[in-house]
Amino acid sequence: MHQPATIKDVALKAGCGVATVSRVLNNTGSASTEMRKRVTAAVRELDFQFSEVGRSLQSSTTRTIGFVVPSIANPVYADALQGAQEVLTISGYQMLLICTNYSPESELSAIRTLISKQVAGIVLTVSDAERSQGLSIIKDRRLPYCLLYNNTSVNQESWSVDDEAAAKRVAQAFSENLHNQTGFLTLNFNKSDRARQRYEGYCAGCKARGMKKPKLLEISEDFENLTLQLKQFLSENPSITGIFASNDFLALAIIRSARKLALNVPRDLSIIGFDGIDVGLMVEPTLATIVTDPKMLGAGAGKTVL
Amino acid sequence: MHQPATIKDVALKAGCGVATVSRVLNNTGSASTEMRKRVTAAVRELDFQFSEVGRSLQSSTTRTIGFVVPSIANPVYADALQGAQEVLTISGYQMLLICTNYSPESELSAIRTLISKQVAGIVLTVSDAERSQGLSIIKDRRLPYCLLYNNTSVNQESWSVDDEAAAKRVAQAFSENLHNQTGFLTLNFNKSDRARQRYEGYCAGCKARGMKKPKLLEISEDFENLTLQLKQFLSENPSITGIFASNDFLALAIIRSARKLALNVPRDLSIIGFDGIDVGLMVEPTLATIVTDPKMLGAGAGKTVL
DNA sequence: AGTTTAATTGGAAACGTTTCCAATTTTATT
DNA sequence: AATAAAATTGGAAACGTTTCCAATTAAACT
Repeated sequence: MHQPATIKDVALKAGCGVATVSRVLNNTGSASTEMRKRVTAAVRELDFQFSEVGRSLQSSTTRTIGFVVPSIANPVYADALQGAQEVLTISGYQMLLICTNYSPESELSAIRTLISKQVAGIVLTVSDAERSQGLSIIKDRRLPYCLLYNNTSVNQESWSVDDEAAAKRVAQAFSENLHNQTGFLTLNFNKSDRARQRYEGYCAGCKARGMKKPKLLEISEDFENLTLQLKQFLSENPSITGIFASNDFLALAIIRSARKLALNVPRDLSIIGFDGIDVGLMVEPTLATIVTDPKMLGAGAGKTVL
Repeated sequence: MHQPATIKDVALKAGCGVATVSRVLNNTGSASTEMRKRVTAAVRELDFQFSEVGRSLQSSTTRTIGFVVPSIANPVYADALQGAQEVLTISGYQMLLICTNYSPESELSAIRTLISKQVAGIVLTVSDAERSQGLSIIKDRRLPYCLLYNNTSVNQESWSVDDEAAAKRVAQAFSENLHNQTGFLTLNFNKSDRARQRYEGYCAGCKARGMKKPKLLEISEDFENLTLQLKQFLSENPSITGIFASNDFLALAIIRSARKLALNVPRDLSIIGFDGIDVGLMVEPTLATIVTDPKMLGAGAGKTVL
């Protein structure tokens, strides 16, 4: 049982041609009961399983969907993947997962890789849906795809959230609680169209409500000196009473930093996040956020591609 | 550019045989500068890329590593995958991910699927490493593999934590803080050897410290009525002053439920978790836990398989 | 029984690669 | 200039499938 058996081995053992084995096992075309018996016996005996590689070459398709996401550690994407996984499994598909770490360059190579592996479709979150080079390759190849968490003006499949509208609601919430000067916390601002759209919507919302233009706090990948950065940010902008974090992961981190600075959240500083990840519900008090149900979005994207 | 170009198209355009194209592109065997030029020109012109399917059939190997985990939504596994992803990417491998949702049956079929897709190796977390049927298939096929978060008595590759020893430390911590009667919270107790090992180590630790045997609180998949279950559990066992949750995800959930019951954590009820996930650091007060660095474990497992 | 029709079967080509091998061309050696 | 050696090249087989097609066998009709 060392070397996996091939269809030829089965044919040999069953005393028939490979075509017959293929037909029996796939239930395509006819076969006598006698033949069926012999084939299934041989299969059992050899513990035979089709090689998907051989099949794919022949059918020029795979039962694999490619996924390209910026990060798996961020629960938004983890949850979305979980949702997608479940619908894929039901349909007998597998997930080929590539993580770009928010790097636009690896996006392109990820997509190339997926295409060379002949995935049947791609679900992806790109840095900038409007001008993604990878995305145009996908369209060129007429490959089924679906964007996730990217919303674009042009008409294309996407499961996401209306970032601008949601951000306006954040402004509204702050306004109703009598905040005037707030901040916008983001990571990889130039590498995420989501962050930018949320920022723009938020600015517009603030303006409409007569609030001051939010101050931008952009931080680096590692959260290490986040507390220090927050301290400096607040001392430079002492009138700030609330911060809108462009995602829940950041929101939780900044809450932690605020507390290190002996600030009471939300009394001294209000924080609103974005995403609605599960763990946000586990902290105390529960994180204020825009709820997006990542699992559902992932599942939706999965279904769309299938 | 609709239909992807094959090596034959390149050969045709470059006016040479397919063998030459293969040799030039793979830098194997010799080729004149003239020929190289023509081939690379043709490649550029056709935007040619090798089909990994064709290659795999020929070489009977893929640049893909299979991963089998119980859940992606649980940050332990998400973080581990993130760590693994990074080392895979560096080596030019991709991740084929299957999620079992803690179901031992899907474990086996997941492994079969991965094998039929000819993965070059498998990283997996199984329900029970000692008697996993899937695992023996892998060994049978002499496929490179590495366990993740499973620790076994028999000598096999695994990146994990000494669950029993760690659980004993939890008992020690409770003991030092003068707890006597505690509880052990778990999910899928019969489907996770980790949970069982932690429970056993914990019981042993409690015994050694002269504490009472911990009461077992096993909950169902959905956390919905967790608060109710906790309430009942505590009323049945009023002497309980601390709970050891078999993972951080559960710990956070139970903290939330405790607070809903107007219990102060940790004053009225102490909670200790297991895993050391990032978000555990983001709650207030920081979750007491056993730190395991999931990213590092994932990365280690990835390296081992490669 | 003889003929038509339907069911069953296997050979062979095709999918896109790599690699062996022999044939050709170039370069080095005497 | 003639030969030996080295470099370059392409044809063809192989990897594991599916599927077309022709051939054989069985069943159904007069």
